[in-house]
Amino acid sequence: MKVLVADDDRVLADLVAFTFRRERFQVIQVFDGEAAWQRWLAERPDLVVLDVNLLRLDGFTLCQRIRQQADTPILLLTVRGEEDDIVHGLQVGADDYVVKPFSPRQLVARAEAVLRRAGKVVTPAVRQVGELTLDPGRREVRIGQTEPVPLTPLETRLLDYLMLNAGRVLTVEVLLDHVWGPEGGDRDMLRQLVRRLRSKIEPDPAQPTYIETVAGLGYGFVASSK
Amino acid sequence: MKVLVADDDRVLADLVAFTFRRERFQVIQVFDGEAAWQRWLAERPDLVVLDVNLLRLDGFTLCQRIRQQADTPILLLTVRGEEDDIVHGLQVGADDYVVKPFSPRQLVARAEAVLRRAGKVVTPAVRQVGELTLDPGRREVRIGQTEPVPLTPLETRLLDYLMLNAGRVLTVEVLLDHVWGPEGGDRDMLRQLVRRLRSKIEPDPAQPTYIETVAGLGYGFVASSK
DNA sequence: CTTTCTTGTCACAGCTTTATCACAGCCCTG
DNA sequence: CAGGGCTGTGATAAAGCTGTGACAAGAAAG
Repeated sequence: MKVLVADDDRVLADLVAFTFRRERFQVIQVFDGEAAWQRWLAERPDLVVLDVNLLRLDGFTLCQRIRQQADTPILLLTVRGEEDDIVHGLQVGADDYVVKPFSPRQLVARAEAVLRRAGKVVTPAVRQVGELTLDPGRREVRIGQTEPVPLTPLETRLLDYLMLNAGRVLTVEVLLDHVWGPEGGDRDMLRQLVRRLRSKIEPDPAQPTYIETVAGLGYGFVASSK
Repeated sequence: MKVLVADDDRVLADLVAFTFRRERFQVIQVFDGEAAWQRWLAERPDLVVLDVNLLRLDGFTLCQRIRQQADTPILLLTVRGEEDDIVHGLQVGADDYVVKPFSPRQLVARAEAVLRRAGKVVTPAVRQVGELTLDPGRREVRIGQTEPVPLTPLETRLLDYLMLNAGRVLTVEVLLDHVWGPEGGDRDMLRQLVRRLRSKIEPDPAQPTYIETVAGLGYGFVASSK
């Protein structure tokens, strides 16, 4: 999930960037309106967070320009007391606003709300099911209190998706699609991937306790266990 | 300049830590009162920032204990509306308080004011994480008490950014963006830069202890919380 | 005008990750 | 009981990534 952060106050911009990165967003940071416009064109981020007071190209104009091209969610940063800014901002196409000074939590909450309204899936920082904790940003799992086990990119994607849908059985087709993309892999590859993943996280890979096999269907992450 | 941050809300604690780190403080982070007390004894920080609601040992008691041993400046984090907390906190020895939600800038301002009142010299323009001290202005690092090692501009930018985000893994894309800017560098250049930086700061570049590699992802600065 | 420093480019070795193949065991059906 | 379809297993090949060393262009310093 890419977010473009535009603010000419570098301290604040860094803080906003930090906050989003903490939530596993990919952050693109710019410090003036013109740069924001260029990067928006080049990167097409999932979300734009911008200060109304921007150098070289002000927030409202930028807002309008983006709106003319796409419906990328836009979150405005405004100063308390400038209610006119908010109204004007919403008129030119912003989706929501946050008044400075704001708490990072509030910012993220607003951002996620806006993204959800736009129909996007917001991915959490770490995924936890039962005693397994997956950290996709570091590509590692922790089983209970043990040392983290490093995972490969494909293993991470598979486990992430299985844990996201814990308790449900996912068909081979769905898994292939999600891990390798359309036209991606075949059954053999998935079989090997599951095997390698099990060898890393299952105490006894021959008697799996986390990743169950449902013959003729696919695989599922066992929800119970505590 | 060492600051001990104690807050059981990890998100908030991370944020406070980030803010201080940004101002080149060395941050020690703990999540409950007992840990705070232990680390205070061990580290003797220049400043303590603590939430009044701490597990295992509450903020007020902690405040008193510290006061009995030294006059380390203490900054309290309180919730709006709990005026009694503030009064009580100041009675048991806190030097100042900040009401949540607060802006990071405000927090740092209060912290520096308190430090000044205590007669300490505030914030040299260096960034400190673990035993590494980076002085971006002079473009040199110091490892522990050794002689400073000179860095090149690119090395400085990379290390500065890695240390700012200590403990997190930054992807190759993010690093490329931050060091060279958009349209800037490629993987080879980053690889070389990391190599050169390691050869300067790592005791054994083949077994890095500061800059970790996460295969397929990127690099991170190890947050040594020993 | 040299010399030194910084940065970018390239090729290579070693390792990790991924893909491919062959085979054995199991379960169902006929 | 035989055969086909799955699944797990092991071995091996191919592709990709990382660390390393060497070298050259360009800038900065003397």
